[in-house]
Formats: sequence, structure tokens, C-alpha cells
Amino acid sequence: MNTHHLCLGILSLGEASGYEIKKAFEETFCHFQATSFGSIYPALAKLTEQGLVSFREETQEKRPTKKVFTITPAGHEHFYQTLLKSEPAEQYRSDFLFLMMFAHLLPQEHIKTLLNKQTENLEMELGILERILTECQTLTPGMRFTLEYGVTGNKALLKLMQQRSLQLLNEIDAARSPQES
Amino acid sequence: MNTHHLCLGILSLGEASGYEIKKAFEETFCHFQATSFGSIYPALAKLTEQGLVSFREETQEKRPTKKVFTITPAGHEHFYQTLLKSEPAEQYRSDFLFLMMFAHLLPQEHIKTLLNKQTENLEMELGILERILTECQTLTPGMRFTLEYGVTGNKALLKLMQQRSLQLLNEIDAARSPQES
DNA sequence: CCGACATATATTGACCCGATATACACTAAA
DNA sequence: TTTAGTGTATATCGGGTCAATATATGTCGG
Repeated sequence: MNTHHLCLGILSLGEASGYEIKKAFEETFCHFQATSFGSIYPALAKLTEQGLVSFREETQEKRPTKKVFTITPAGHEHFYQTLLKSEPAEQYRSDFLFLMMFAHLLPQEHIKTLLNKQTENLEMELGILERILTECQTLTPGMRFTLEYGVTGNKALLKLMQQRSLQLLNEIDAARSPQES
Repeated sequence: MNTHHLCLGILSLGEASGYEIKKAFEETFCHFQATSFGSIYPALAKLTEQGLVSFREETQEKRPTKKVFTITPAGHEHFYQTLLKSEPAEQYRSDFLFLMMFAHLLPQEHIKTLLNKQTENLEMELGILERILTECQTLTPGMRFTLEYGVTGNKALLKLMQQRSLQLLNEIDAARSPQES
């Protein structure tokens, strides 16, 4: 599942420019997919070449000219085949957990700051997801599910952060003091 | 936080070859960090060049010759400075949620298969994490925390999958039938 | 009037990852 | 017995990704 497929997916929901595809990722998909202009524009060029999308140039007043992309029937079919053969994979990368792995090397105060920042990050993302869930009434069942999935994960992790943070600090302190005394 | 820093991190726990660094990621770090030979070997070469690690060649009987890398004092200091200035970030990519976003395009049976596979994946990872937690008695507080973090997230998501899967299938079915009748 | 922000397309360079190549040893099935 | 598979070990390649940057224009607030 790469940027080509992600673009086809967005375009299967309606025509859009490269800029609008990026925005769609930032708004609706950001908690489980991301991409950048450096991937989107080359992908759209190649998809056009392959006949999976087409575009028209839309000259706007007081705005740069837009290339509006539309998915073709061949593109729809190709996207459907991609969906059918894709495995439900997930990947998770956390600099936060990597830092916690080496918490014993860091000053107590710094660990506290990291734990607080992480908690804030989780709270912020939870807030965004919940706002979309309550504000948008026209979500498809699938979209609603992805948001609830994110909410559930974040809520559980937040609870852990609130319950475990102090304990972790104490444990690290306890493991440190024998050497120092 | 890139492969250079990840290698320094592993080496700060003890000397290792490139192959062993990869194994460390697969065994202990896999639920929140991953990397590949294509990143590790160039990283080790550059770290050597910069004087942050050094290596000796270890000829083994009946095994290929090993390059055993050791972190230098400069490497320790560099790693410490990296830890201090790193932000606690996270990123999550899910082909599974992307597929669910377009579940309305897929046959009911296929959605069921995807939901089952995802549940199995979560169960498997949960099993691995819990096994490490119970079997390894010498874990540092930080390591224990990262494992519990993973366990908590996976448990919450598994519960959601068990509670919500059928409901999702019904909702998609309900949204589909008006057009078909 | 100026700086910040938004719209819009596009490229670059550094980096990352999966696949592949090479090479040897061990083991278990055919 | 041989051959396929697995494990140890190093290394590279190509395609893909990402953050930063360039360019151009318009809006809005201070």
C-alpha cells in the first residue's frame, strides 16, 4: 500500500487536486496514514501515464491554476483489485518508547517532561478524533470505525500514562540509588 | 531519531555486530521500532568514520567473520545529547484502517476475513509482549514500561475488535441495501 | 504596509526499506 | 544422499518516502 494506492483511494471518493489530496490526509486520515507532496505529485503523474486517473486544468480567479484529477474506470478497477489483495497490516514507530527504553540515562526532571509531553500529545489527538466523530454526521460506517479505533487506543494509553507515570519515575529512581549510595 | 541513533542506543547496552543489532530490533524493540540491513550497515560505517563507534574483526570457527562494534566515549556523549533533545513523537500507519475506510466497496465475506486477520495480528503481538514481560526477569523499569504500553494498547484494541466487528458488518450492510432494493 | 497564513504545483537531497547477492554450516526430509 | 530449508553474517541496489525549499499569488489582521 503506497502513495499511488492512497491517491486512488481519495480520488475514488471524488475528484481532487494534489493539494486537496494532501489536505484530505491531514484532516481525515492523519491518525493512520500520512504522505507528502514529494510523494503525491510524482504518484499522480505516473497514475495519469498509466491511464488510472485523468485531469483537467481549472483556471481560478485570484488563485493559481489547479489540476483537478479524476479516477477513470480502469483506476476504479485497479483500486478494487488492490483492496482485495491487501493484507491488514499495521506499523507503529515511537520515539517516545525508545526514549523510555533509555530513561535510566536521563535526569529525573527530563523524564517527567517527556511523560507530560507524551500525555499532552495523546490528549490532543484524542480531542481531534472525538471532535470529528461528533461534528461530522455524514460519516460512512467504515470512517466511523477508524475514528473509534483511534479513540479507543488513545484513551487506553492515556489512562496508562496517568496511572503509571509516577510509578515509573520511582522505579527508575530506586534502580539508580544503589549505585549512588 | 534515525538509524544512526538507534544503533548507538543498542550499542550503549553492549557491543554487537550489525546482524545482532538487527536481531535486537526484531526481539526487543519490534513493537515500536524497526530497521533493516540496508540502513544499519551504512549507519555503522558512518558512525565509525565519525569516531562514535569502533570495531574489531572477530574470526569465528565455522561461522563468517564478525565485525563487533563498540560505542566510544564520544558516542556515549553524542547519544546522551540526542536523547536530551529528542521529542516524544509517535507515528502510526495502518493499512487495516485504510481498508476499513473503503469497506463499503468490498464483499461482506472479505470484510469479515480482514477483521479476523486483524484480530489475530493483535492477539499474536499481545502474546509476544506478555511472554517477554513474564519470562524476562532482568528488565529495566524503562523496558518494562514500553512492554506494558504495548500490552495496554493491544488489549484495548482487541476488546474493541471483539465488541464492534459484527456491528460494523451490519452497519455496512444497512448502508448498502437501500441502493440494491 | 508588512508579516503571517493559505492556496497551489513541483523538485531536491537525504534517508529508508525490501529484496537480493554472497558464503558457509547445519539439519531434516525426500 | 542430496537437496531444500534455516541460521549466521556482511553488503548493495532500486524504488519509495519525507522534510525542506522554491515559486507565485491572494487574504487578512495589526
